[in-house]
Amino acid sequence: MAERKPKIARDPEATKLRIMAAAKAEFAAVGLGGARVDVIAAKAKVQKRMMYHYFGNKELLYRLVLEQAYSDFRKAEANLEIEKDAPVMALRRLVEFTWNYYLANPEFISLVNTENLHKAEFLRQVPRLELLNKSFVKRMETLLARGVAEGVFRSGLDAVQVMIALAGVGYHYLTNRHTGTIVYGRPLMTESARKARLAFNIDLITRLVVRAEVLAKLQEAA
Amino acid sequence: MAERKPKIARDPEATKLRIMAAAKAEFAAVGLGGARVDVIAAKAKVQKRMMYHYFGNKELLYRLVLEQAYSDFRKAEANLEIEKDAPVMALRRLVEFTWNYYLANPEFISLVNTENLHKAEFLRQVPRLELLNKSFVKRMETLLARGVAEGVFRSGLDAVQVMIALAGVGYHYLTNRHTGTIVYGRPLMTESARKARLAFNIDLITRLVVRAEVLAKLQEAA
DNA sequence: ATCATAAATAACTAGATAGTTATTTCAAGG
DNA sequence: CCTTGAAATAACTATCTAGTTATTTATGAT
Repeated sequence: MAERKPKIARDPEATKLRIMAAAKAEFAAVGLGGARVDVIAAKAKVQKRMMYHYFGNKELLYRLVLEQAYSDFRKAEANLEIEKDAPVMALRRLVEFTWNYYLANPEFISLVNTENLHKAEFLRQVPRLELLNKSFVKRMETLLARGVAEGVFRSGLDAVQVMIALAGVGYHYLTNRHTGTIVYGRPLMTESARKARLAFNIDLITRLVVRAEVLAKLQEAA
Repeated sequence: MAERKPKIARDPEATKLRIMAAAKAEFAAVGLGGARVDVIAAKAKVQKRMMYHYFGNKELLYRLVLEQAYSDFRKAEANLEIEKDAPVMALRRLVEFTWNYYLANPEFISLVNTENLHKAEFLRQVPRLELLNKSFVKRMETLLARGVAEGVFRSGLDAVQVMIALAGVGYHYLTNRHTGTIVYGRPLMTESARKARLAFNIDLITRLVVRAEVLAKLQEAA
């Protein structure tokens, strides 16, 4: 693997990366339908022809950007070692992680929205995706079971429903932040508003999962 | 107001309505950037020129469609008479209403998503919107206060946070139904899946708002 | 009836846009 | 070196698309 640093003239890897980064920004900013190939090329400081050379066409580029975004998210999530935490703390950290990831990566949310507008026709073409995600359902199942065994979580909860709720309370707030600010007539994205929402979401998910008796004790402690 | 039924040749009101309906469908299906004026005209069975005649341009038409969608939603919500219900039941009916409305009006969700992609620049131009929405915050505040007074809701809850959570748990599930089906590897939109999710969401919001002690009694009763 | 006005039709245009063709430049292996 | 294949550039095109111009047709008030 050629490992020389001072490459400037020709650098296919760097070119591909620049195109991917520009495309991610553009697709996230204006959607697949709104994205312009010329704008992507200009942002990437690359001849438009190179996009076609490396990626084929606009839709294939989009698909790759989407795939990358999902993979990045799951990779980051995998780094969270919640197995050592007490169940309540593990749950809390999952809510925090999800919230912070969305906050730090608004393009991810936007790409997911775009993909749903297109009825997931591109994500459907991505191979090996289910496998990647199945393990996260398993992880939540394990966490829930652990909490039940320790007597802190209620039993009978559906891991997928909990995961969707956990993601949803953050996702919805952030994806609709612009209309939300207008509709509710107050700022939703100031630091204090964000802090308040994260605390609210942690409370919400905790109440969903933790047994009522344990909840009372948690409140005393806090 | 000319009130004759057998109008066929010229009917400006009907023409406008057809254009609005077609535009709503098109904007919801492919977003503002993806929508084509020619497609809207064809769907509405109207000369494209009429769209410009009645609405000015594509963006003004979009703005009107968006405004209409919000107004329809709030009108439907206003018809819900929750004031007579016991607080827990009122809350439950709000969750059910929101869920059912989103389910029956997927275009509404899609339009809200589109609008957020555009950072709410069009909704911001809609006059009288805040007023319309402020009353719903008030309504939730009243409900929460009533629940607290009756000893069933916990105190100190922020009405806006509760409203956003209530909307969010339904919204996120439905707007991401296509990617969700793939990511979680199971159908999310079958009748049984929808029923299960609604029940889950009712439970979630109830647990958020109702006092732990009261919760235990509710479960005994059920 | 008829006339002013609004509704509707048809054909057009300027600019944008995804994708192509044709050509040049570089870098590395023999 | 020099040849070969990939990287990069430049210019082009067919098609699409929002918005227009020009014209005809129906309607309702006088």
